[in-house]
Amino acid sequence: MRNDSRLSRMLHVLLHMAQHNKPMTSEEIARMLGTNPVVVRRTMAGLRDEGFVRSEKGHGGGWVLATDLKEVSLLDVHRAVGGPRIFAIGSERPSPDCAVERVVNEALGDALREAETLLIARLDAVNLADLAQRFELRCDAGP
Amino acid sequence: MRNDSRLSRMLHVLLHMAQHNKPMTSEEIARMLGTNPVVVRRTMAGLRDEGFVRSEKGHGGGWVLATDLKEVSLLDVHRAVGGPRIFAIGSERPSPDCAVERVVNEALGDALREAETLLIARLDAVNLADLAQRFELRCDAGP
DNA sequence: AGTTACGCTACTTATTATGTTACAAGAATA
DNA sequence: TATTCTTGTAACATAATAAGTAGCGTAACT
Repeated sequence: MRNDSRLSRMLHVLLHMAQHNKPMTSEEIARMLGTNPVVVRRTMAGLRDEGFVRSEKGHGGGWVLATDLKEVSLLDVHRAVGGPRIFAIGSERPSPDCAVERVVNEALGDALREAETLLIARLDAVNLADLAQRFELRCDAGP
Repeated sequence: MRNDSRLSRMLHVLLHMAQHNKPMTSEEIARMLGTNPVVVRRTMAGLRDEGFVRSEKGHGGGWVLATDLKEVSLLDVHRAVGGPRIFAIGSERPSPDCAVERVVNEALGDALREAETLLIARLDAVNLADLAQRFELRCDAGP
């Protein structure tokens, strides 16, 4: 399967929404992401459930931010889109009968757990306002 | 898709091979892993190409270790089985036209890269002899 | 009423490790 | 030499899951 790009996509969308003072329709967002409005609604539903965005039906409806960018970390978004599994490698059998296998899985599990802990900490340390600021700096500095 | 379990499986097999002073057939190994001999041959082919094991055809044939356990790190095995992709999340578009998207992907890429670097370092720091020793200690200590 | 837009269900597609079948070829044994 | 055991490999099937698609319902604005 391809990589899960929900986190990346939603971060992208949320930053654009912050610069866009009107509701954005799923249609617009889908065009931006190169995908389909249904995929957008499906993925954004998680953000809505967490209160990060609101959706309005009808004329002039669409998606709007419901939180300050400072209040939302990358980790929050990761979790809001389902907190999908992070690693593509690992063991399928957590506590096998074979003692050798248990030793292997523990060693591997430890290494993966450490890496996951670091990643989570990094995602937790950055919020959407940080990213917006990086974007501003980038623009001021030119290409 | 399920997690890629090739690394975990091959570590399991290599440790068993070290305790088994005769060649192990793909059939035996497959039974051990709960899979199929063809899957075993396919996966072990990478280890053979790296010189970690040898395979012999015919009567009394099978797979034997070709290296001292101390010489093989978990990272070596990871790479020998194809060095599959580590993360299940991330962006599909490395350098998009949209500057916002680039900022997002860089931030996310940085976090993932850090986690990957840590994982690689951990895998590099442990070799098969270390795992074999942990197994021995476990057995001596009882359950 | 009509149009716009989200909400949701059900189905299809794409990708990739894994599983399976079939057959070729090499090596030991009788 | 014939038989049997075992690897090597190609080709195809399966499973899991994110993503893509179609259709219809429902709410809101004009």
